[in-house]
Order: sequence, then structure tokens, then C-alpha cells
Amino acid sequence: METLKKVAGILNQKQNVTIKQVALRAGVSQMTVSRVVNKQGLVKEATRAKVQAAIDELNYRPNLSARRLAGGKSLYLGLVYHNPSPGYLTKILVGGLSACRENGHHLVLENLGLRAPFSEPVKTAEYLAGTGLDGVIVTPPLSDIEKFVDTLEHLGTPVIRIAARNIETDKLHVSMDDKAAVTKIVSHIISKGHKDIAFIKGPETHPSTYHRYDGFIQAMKANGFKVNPDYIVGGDFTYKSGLDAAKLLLESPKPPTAIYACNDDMAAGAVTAAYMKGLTVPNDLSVAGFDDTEIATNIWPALTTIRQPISEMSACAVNLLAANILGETEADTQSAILDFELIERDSITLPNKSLK
Amino acid sequence: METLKKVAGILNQKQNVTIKQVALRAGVSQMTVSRVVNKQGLVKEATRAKVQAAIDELNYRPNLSARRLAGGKSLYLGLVYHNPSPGYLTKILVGGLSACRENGHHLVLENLGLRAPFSEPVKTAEYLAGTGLDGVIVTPPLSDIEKFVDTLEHLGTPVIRIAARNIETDKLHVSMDDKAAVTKIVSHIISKGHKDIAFIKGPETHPSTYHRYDGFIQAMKANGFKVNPDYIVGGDFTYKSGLDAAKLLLESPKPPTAIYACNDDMAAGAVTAAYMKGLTVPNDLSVAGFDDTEIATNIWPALTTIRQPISEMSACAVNLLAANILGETEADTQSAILDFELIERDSITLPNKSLK
DNA sequence: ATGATTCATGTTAGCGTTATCATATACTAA
DNA sequence: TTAGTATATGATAACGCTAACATGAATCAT
Repeated sequence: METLKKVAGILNQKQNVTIKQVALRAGVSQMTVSRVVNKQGLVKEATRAKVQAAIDELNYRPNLSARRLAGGKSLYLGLVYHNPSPGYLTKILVGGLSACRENGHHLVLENLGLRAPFSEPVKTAEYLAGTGLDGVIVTPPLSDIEKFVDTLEHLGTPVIRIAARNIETDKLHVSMDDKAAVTKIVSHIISKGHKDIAFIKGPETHPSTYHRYDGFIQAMKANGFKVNPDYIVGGDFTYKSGLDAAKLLLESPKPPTAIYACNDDMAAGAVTAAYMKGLTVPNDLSVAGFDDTEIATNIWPALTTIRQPISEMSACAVNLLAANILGETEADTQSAILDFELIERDSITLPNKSLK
Repeated sequence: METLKKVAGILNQKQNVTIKQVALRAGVSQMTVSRVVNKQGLVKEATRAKVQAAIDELNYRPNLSARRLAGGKSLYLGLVYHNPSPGYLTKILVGGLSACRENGHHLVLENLGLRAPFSEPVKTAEYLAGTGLDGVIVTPPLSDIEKFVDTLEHLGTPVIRIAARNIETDKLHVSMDDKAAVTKIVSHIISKGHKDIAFIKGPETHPSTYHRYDGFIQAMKANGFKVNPDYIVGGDFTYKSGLDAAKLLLESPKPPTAIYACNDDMAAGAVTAAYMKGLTVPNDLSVAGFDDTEIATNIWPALTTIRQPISEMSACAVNLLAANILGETEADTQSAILDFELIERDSITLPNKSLK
């Protein structure tokens, strides 16, 4: 304890490494240091090097509070979410946080899981607008409640949505091409020799469900396969729904050799359903998911899935929103569509009962 | 887009509700307003009411940055982690972040998953100390690498650990009583009528493993039950290890009627193992876990488990660490032990094959 | 060479808040 | 009453930074 206290004393001095001291050390004015730190291009290379050296020696870190106070460009951005999977939220947070820190903004977490955004979108939006946030990042599924987002904007709160690709292009958003992603992974399954591929859908209320379904259809058609309606079953993104859906599929007269589930949780449920039937994965049944969340690697076998660039999406949302609020927006930076990635793991192999 | 830009303009003005304006409106000085806002007891009731009215009318919200600048107490706190489960990390982040925001501190995320803290604890600590952080919050399992934590402290970086209860009382830490928690949940299983209860351990390297095991033993002994050595099997906190361990248990001549697994992932694996054996949970086998992470509610049946107050722990860690660094530490606020909670869900019921 | 034009840097004045000290008012005790 | 003490409020100066303007040096065209 004494150790810590003493240390604290040292630190407090150290904390005082201010722009003034750096300026003194480098033999320039504070403004020049500020310019170096902010990477403005009006400093001679020699000076910049001198200043940078002083910064490094003193281990100077700009004081965000002072910066905000002086520049007025440090924003309080709300990140609203509603019972997302922890894996998703973590990635959103990590990305958003680091983008915020780089730009001196603050991320304020708003958990709407305790409110009723679906049944009372206007009221919820009014609450949010009243918090004095400079802007709000809206994550799925909240980003699909039009009434909620619209109200927020009408009340004068800038909004950016993170969502599947389903948004009018003139509104701020960050998204990924769900359809193309599913097309890619289903094509991958097909390339392994599967023909009888079942599809477990997401909830009807979730727009991404449709995009993913379209992606599935596209992959099947592109390979000249017919889509067997019996192989299309409903789900709601929960493990249980995946388990039930897969049970149904595996009990049919001619069960599929592969199941594509619209997210990892349902895929995990499908794996369990296979076990319950005495089948093994991937030998008797191939399975794949979507999201690359925790459960994809925590079950056995690990799931082949689509990785969403979630951290990048939220970092991007922070930057876009901030630029927009501060009026720094370029003509075409209103939205961004990021790339996905196919993650190959151990849940897919050649079909066992291939009819070849 | 135009809308947003205009809005930004409005916002910037709106942001200007400053203490000065409130003071003017209330006919007092800024300091008096400040005192009202900060609830210092040196303001006459009449004045306070007047000021409060002005605050409400103008919808004044103090500017955190200015406050921090003036108060000069804003810290950069590192949060170091190493491949935690996303559910755990999310909760840590939410708690830590909100505590930071309240006090005007900054949380800097440091993912050590990419380094080698276990094999190179000193080097890793040196790296961290070199980042200029004012203090560091160390989460499990890093909090159990003595060499790492010690080095950090020797290098002058204040540290607080979040850990299971296994720390000398004179070092800063926040923890939960793992042993008592397991005693409670195992007693709960026993109270449902189970006698043949198996235990799936965590990895030997993880101190909480021992505490949880002790808790199990204590519950069994307290009820006068013998601990069958065949019912104690190893695991490593992964789903797969839980699955394998449970398989083993269920194949024994006299399988247990209940399995207690040291975390939720292993419990989930045990549930799957039961399915693979053609058993149903909870009718043929009761199962319980620890942590109350995502997977506990995402599988079916939902797991009865122990909820760790993770967010509270990290909030507490932030506050304790900050107080310590700023020298505001009271005599006995060096550490905190928080309460757990038993979460009853659907994975436990009366034993089917009771020998009664 | 001369003023015009760039480029590089410095100076000054806040940003909104709180600490600190100063002042004014009210209350006590003799 | 008179000083003396407590209580309530105000004035002023930071906190660390950047915007905006001011200055000085270097380059240029003519």
C-alpha cells in the first residue's frame, strides 16, 4: 500500500507532462507542438523531428479533456443496443472504443434491453434525445425499427445505423453484404460435394433473414440445384430453434447431407440435434453458421462460418458519425459497406451418403 | 444529409448551456451554481431551489471535460485481458466504462491475447508499464500470474486485480467468493434430492479451480455425503472438455444423477453428452454450471448457474484503483469482495433413478 | 532591389469548470 | 452594543489545449 501511494505521487507529477513542458524541451512554442501532435502539415521536418523526440522522451500524452474543451470537437456518442449476443457487443465495443479514443470522443453505452424500443419506439427515442448525446450509433435489431430511428432524427439527434444492407442510400449507415456472404459460404458447401442442403432461417422480423435467404437461393441456382421447399425451415436465431429445426430436417424421409443455419447459435443447435440422432458432425452431417461468435469455436466441431467485421463496422460508424456531426463529411462518405470473410473450420466435409 | 448538418449546428449551440447562463438566469454567481450541482452543503435552501429551477429550465448538464480539466483528476486506466469469453469481457467493459465516465477517467483496452504473458511475464509487464498508463486493471487469468503483476508494480504501475479469492489481503483486488458460491449451488442440487453428484474440474493452472472444488467438498460433507473419487473428473473450461468428461461419467457402471461443472461451457458440453447417450436433461440428468455467461441461456434447457457480478466488479476495480492512485484511499478500501447469486433455471430436477 | 506571396512559427484569448481566497451577511456571546 | 465566529456568496485564477490572428523568414516575380 505504501508502495502504491508513493507511486501515485510520482505518477501525479508524471501526469503533468503537458504540452508546455514538451514545448520547453523542444525549444518551440506550444502551438508548434500542438500542430505536430495533430499532424497538421505546416511544420518543417526538422522541427517536427525535434518535437517528436521531446514527446517521446517525456512520454507526453495529450489531455483529452483539455482538447475537447478547447477544440469543442470531442463528442459524446451514444451506442445503443438491445440484448445483443455478448460476442457481438464485445466486438462492437472494442472497435467503437478505439475509434473514439483516437479522436478524443466518448462512447456512452445505452442498454435499451430494459426499455421497450419495439413497442414504444417514440418514447424510447425521446428519452435518448433527452440525454444530450451529440449523436447515436444504433445497432441491430434496433437499427431496423424505422419509427425509432426516424423519431431520433426528427428530434435533432444525428444517427448512424449498423445494419444489414437494406437501407436507403441517403441515410447514414454501416453495413455488410449479408447476401453475398451467404452465397459464398453456401457455394463453399456445394464445392465440397453437397447437393441436399437445408436452410434454417432467422426470424421474419429481422431483415437480414431475407438477405441471407436470397444469398442461399442464389448459390443454389448458380450451381443449377433445385431448392427443395422441405429443406427450408424456420428459426429465430436461438440455439433451441436451431435444434428443433434440425431435428425436423433429420427426421424427414430423405434428410439433407448439410445444413446451413442463419447464425452460429442455430448451427450449434443443429450440431446437437445430429448428436441426439446418433449422427456425427461433420461425417454424417455438415453444418455451417454465420457471425463467427463465441459459440462457433466453443463447441465441437468448431463451426465453419462467416466472420462479420464487427469491430471495424463500429469503428467506421464512430468515424462517419463524428465527421458528419462536425460537418467534415465528404460527398460520398455517408455510408460504408465492409467486407466479410469465410472462416473454414471443422464442421464441413464430403457428404457421406452422396448419391453420386 | 442536409438535415443532419443543420442539426449539428443546432446541437453545437445547444451544447452551450453553460454554468454561466444558469448563474445569470438564477441571479447568482457561477460558483454558487457549481456548489448546487456538486451538492456541497454551503448553499441556503432558497438559493439552491432558485438555482435548481434555472438548471431544470435550461436543461443544464455540466461539461465533464471542463470539470476534469479544472479538477485535474482524470486518469488513463488500462484494462488488460487475455482471450476472455466475450460474455465476460462485455460485462467487464460495461461496468468499467460507466465507472470511468462517472469519474472522468479513460479506459484503455489492452488485449494481451496477442502477446505471451504466461511465458514472458516480465517482458509483457515492461511493455505495459511503458505505455504510460496511470494504472492497470488485471483480469483473470492474468491476475494469477504473480510474476507479471509483481513486475508491473515494481515498475511503478499501480495495479488492481480482479480474481477469485486467493490474494494476500494487502494488495489491491476485487474478487468473489468462489468457494461459497459452489457450496451454495451444490447444496441446492442436494436439496433437490441428488446424492450421486459428479464434479467436472477446471484447469489445474487456474486457482479458482481449487476454490470451486473446495466448495463442492464442503457442500457434500455438510450433508453427510461421501465424495466418490470416480465422480471427480478433469476439464479445462472448454465445451469439448465438458463433453468428454461427462461422456466418461455417463459410461461408468453407476452413473451420477447430477453433474456439477466448474463453468457454463463445460456444463453445456455435459448436456450435449447426455443427449448423445440418449438421455434428456434434466429428467435423466441434472446439470449446473458457473458464471452465467451467454451459453447458459442459449442452450436448452437453460442452465442453473452462479451469476458473478462481473460488471460490478470492474466498476469497483476502477473506483478502487483511481482512489488509490489519487491518494484518496480510506484505510480499508484496499479490496472488495462482492456477492454472487444463484440463478435457478431448468437444468435441475429430482433424480429419476433415485435409490430412495 | 522591391513589394507580393508563400511558408513556418509565435502570441493571445478563451473553452467551462472548480479551488482558493476574499467578501458580505447573519448569528453568537459578553 | 462590539467584537468574534460561523455561514453564505462572489471574484479570480488556473486546468491543458486549440482557434484565430500576428509575426517573421524565405521565396518569388518583375
